[in-house]
Amino acid sequence: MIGGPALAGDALTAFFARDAEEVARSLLGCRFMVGMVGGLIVETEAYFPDDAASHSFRGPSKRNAAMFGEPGNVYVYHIYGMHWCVNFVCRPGSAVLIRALEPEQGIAEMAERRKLDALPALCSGPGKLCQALGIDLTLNDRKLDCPPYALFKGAAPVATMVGPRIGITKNADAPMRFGVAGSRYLSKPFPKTSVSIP
DNA sequence: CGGAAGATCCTCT
DNA sequence: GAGGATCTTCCGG
Repeated sequence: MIGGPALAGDALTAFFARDAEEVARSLLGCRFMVGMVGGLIVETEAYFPDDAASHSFRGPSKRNAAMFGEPGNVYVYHIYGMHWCVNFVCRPGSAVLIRALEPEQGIAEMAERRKLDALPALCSGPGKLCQALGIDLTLNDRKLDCPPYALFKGAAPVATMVGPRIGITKNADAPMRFGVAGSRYLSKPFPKTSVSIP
């Protein structure tokens, strides 16, 4: 069913206690589960403490407190009055935004939550995947190796795309968005100028 | 205390 | 491709 070793305990900490860019690349191809629902991570973005686009840029606050938690914790936030987004915490003030999944497990439940049955659209965006997986503020600031969360190592993609992050105005040119080349489950195509790393 | 911004999504044209 | 929905948080006055 669910192949690959689950990341837990010291291994989870070691995986996330690295530079957020490295973590964002490494997460591509990993399986992210919330309860019995989840899929393969195909798109991520890295954020840093000295990064004007990052929620942690102005230091800790009530909203972003989880982003200063331990490596391997989850940071959930609400955006535009109606959507949730989920991040994995790396070093303090650094995190990786999970932007898109390839749906695998619990597709029927995802479709019900999303009120939609088009597979490619179920998890092709940070707000969409949170809706599909049932993530909201009650699941903020928890550990990735504790239920309902689970993360499994997967095969690295054949090729990785790199480009500018989506939807930000500050530090908008930093190439800190990563995706599985050729995936049809991305939130948006990468610009033609994006670098592909074999 | 008010206001504006915001790591988005959906429905049109 | 443009615009509206919708609301919490934070900063400035």
